[in-house]
Order: sequence, then structure tokens, then C-alpha cells
Amino acid sequence: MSLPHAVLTSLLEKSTSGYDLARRFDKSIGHFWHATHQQIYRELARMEAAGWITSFVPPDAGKTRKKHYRVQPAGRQELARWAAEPVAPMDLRDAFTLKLRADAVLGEVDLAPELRRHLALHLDKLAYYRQIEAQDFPGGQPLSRAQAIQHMILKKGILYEQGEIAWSREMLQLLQPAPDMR
Amino acid sequence: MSLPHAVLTSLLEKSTSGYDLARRFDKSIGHFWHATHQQIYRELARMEAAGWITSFVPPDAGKTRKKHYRVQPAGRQELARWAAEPVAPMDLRDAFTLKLRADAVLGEVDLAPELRRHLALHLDKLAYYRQIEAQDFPGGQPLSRAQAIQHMILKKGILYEQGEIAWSREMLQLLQPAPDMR
DNA sequence: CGCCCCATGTAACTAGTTACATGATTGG
DNA sequence: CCAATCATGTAACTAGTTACATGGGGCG
Repeated sequence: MSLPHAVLTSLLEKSTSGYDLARRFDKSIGHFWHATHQQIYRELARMEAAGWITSFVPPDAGKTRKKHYRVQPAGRQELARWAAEPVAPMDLRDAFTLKLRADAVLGEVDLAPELRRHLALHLDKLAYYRQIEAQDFPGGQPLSRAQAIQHMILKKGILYEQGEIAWSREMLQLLQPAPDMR
Repeated sequence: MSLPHAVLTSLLEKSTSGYDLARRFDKSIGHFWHATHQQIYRELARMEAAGWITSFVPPDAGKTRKKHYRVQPAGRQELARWAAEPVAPMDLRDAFTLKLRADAVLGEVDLAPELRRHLALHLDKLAYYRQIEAQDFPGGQPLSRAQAIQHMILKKGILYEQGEIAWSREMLQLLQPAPDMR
């Protein structure tokens, strides 16, 4: 059960609204733990009931329904408790690999177009990560511990995309009759 | 909804029982799509109801309750249909990375032991994949298309574990006060 | 005035997890 | 005979997804 803890982490980084959290889960944290706005609103309600967070009307709310959430000591404590307990390494749920295996056994599926599409998406994401890296971690500056960790998280994403790209290119040569690699 | 299709693929590779499928999902297919035996039995029941597979008592059943399943044409067709439709690239759900981020914001969590544990697990898995590779794909032999795909799937796993290992080692240097890398 | 974005939610469903139940066969 | 493994399931719960609902604010 990691979603509430992802939300707590995000709120500690910056107190904000459910809407804004949902947008954050479309990037940054969301690259490692995806969630929809419905899940987030539900989780916020639960966490408020549990006393981990409290809501307040932000100064810029005007007449809108906007609510902000702030982490309470109990929430911070819960996050620390959770962070210290062991987790299993991520297990993969890779539908495309499954399709490849289906192709191997059926032998009549053409996965090359889909693989090219994925390759393009991975290239985009890599470029996106690289841009963030250039922005947030320009060369040579000494980093705080927190910044160094953030950088390593970003590097993990970069490494992953690079792996996908390299593998996709090799795979494409196998799936494509004509040799036309990107 | 990929589980039924993973099961279909596995059954096409070899008709077998739910029990045996469940064990297969602890390796091979399971490295890319995990499932418990409960999920598998439920899915088998659904798929039989849908006419995708049929069950029969295998010759070696004796007095046991053992049932085998065989894929029907409708099942094969459904698998082909599914394989041809587009999928989103896998999204990661990596709880450890989340904990790192929690550490960055809390600054009082020691994730080094857990990271060392994960590193060891990744090393084990890499060794395991390598052993399968040596067994199933001994050097230089020409492969059928199906075999070539299977090999590439294995290589994807190897690449992934290598990435995790390299990253973990770098991360460990950051988390560990004393420089004692494995 | 109409459309898009901000903002928060409910409802219904599907997939995945955890706990429990049951009984036969095999090997020490 | 006892424990482990084979073998198949039910029940209850938790997490994640998809569809729908509602209303305000800003802009062209």
C-alpha cells in the first residue's frame, strides 16, 4: 500500500490541493507510481480521517472549492515507519513482452509498428528526463543529500529508458523484414 | 486485461493444469506478469465459460482431481486479436524509489540495508537468467523466429537486472557513510 | 455565449491480494 | 504415520480503472 505514502511525500515537498497533486502524479512522482485523480481524492479523504493530514482553505481560494492539505506529525511519523520497512523489488507487468511471447507462439502477429511506437515514446521520455536533468542539476555543483537522491532517482529513469531504447532497436531488427533501423 | 492472454499463451506453449500454470507464473512468464494461483484458477473458470479453453482429465490423472486445459480456436483468435491491439508501455510502480524520495524529504531513514538486500536479489536474478541463457541458447546456433523472440525476452530481463545492479551500486555509495562497496 | 481549464467528487466495476478450506498422493 | 507436495478451489478484502456529475472562472 504505497499510494498514501507517495501522497504524503509529495505533500511534504509542498502542501497543495488534490487537483495539483493529481497533476504532479502525471509527472515527477508519477514516473514511479502512477495514480488518477479519483484515487488521490479518495486517499486524501482517508488520510484526513486518519489524522495524517488536515485540509485548509488557501488564501488564494477566492470563491472556488479549492482545498489545500498539510501533513500532520502523525502523517510524518507514518511515512517514516513505512519507509523503514522492507519492500519487495518492483515486479514488472509488461504487456508488450507478453504480446511478443504470444507472437512467438502464434507466429502471425506483426508487432513491429507497435514496437516503433514504443521506441518513439521512450526516446521522448529520455529527452524529457535529460532536459530536467540539465535544468535541475547543471554540471559540477555540489548537491545536498536530498538533491543528490533526487538526481539518482532521475538517473534511474534515464537508465531505464536507455535500456528500453537499446533493447527496442535490437528487437526491431528481428521483427522487421527489411533492415530500416531508426 | 492481460492475465487471460498470458494464460492463453502459456497454454498454447503447453496444455497443462491450473496448478502447473501457477508454478509457471512463478518463473518464465511470471518474470513479466505475476499472478497467484487464485487468480489463475478464477481466470481459467472464466475462460472456460467463454469457450476460449476446454478442460479434460489427463491420462495420468489417476484418482486425483487434476484437470488439464486446452486452447480452443476461439481462444487462439482472441489472443491474436489482443496481441494486435496497441498497449501503453509499462508504467513503473517502484516502491523503493518512493521510499528514497521519502528519505530525501524526511532525511532520517537509513535505506542502505534495504538497498543492499535488493542488490543481492538482482544479482541472483541476473545469475539465474544467465544460467537459462547458457542452457537454452548455447552460442552460435541458428534460431527459429520463435526462439529468437524468446531469447530477446530473456535479454530484456538481463538488461533490466544489469541496469538495476549498476544503479544500486552507485546509489549505495551515496547512502553509505563508509565506502564499502560490494 | 460557448469552450476550456480549474476543482472536487460519486458510483460502479475490474483486477489483484490475503486468508482459509479440503483432500489425495508421495517419500522418509 | 507424518510432513511435504500436488491439486483445486471459496471468501473477503484492497487497490486501481472507467464513467459520470457538477459547478466556477477566464478568455475570445
